[in-house]
Amino acid sequence: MAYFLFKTEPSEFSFQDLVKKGRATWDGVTNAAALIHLRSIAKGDTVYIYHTGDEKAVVGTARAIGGAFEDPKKPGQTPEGKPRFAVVDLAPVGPLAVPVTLATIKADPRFAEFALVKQSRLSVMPVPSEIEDALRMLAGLRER
DNA sequence: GCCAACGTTGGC
DNA sequence: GCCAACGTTGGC
Repeated sequence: MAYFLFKTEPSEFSFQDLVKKGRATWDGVTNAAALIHLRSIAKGDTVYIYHTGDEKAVVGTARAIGGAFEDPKKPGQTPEGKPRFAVVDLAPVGPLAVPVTLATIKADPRFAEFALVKQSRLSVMPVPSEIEDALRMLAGLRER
């Protein structure tokens, strides 16, 4: 079971919106590096949701209902004829007991190699298990 | 194929 | 509002 982090601008689509809807297709990812990560998501994987903008914090978790699949609304193709855009269906799991702010993450050496701080503008990234341990601890989550 | 110009993200 | 850190585009 793998872990990921998705960034979202809450004024466009927030974690609370996901909770309200019960499930959502996560689309709109166009960045090549982010798409590579998105395509690696499998059914049952956990996704941490991070709010950009004023909040700048990890606020909740979700689960991948299935694996990544081709975006039915944007059937673009690469020059090699492969699907260009991918999406994934998410269901909310729950809010973090304690939102983990970017400031906290930046101040904690356990996150020094985390893509959230190392790679600017990346909107979908894997969360290595050691980093996930630290994140889950700070978030006050008991189980995986 | 190089790279300058431009666009976007997202923190500050 | 600014701008750093990218990614993308297009002229050559």
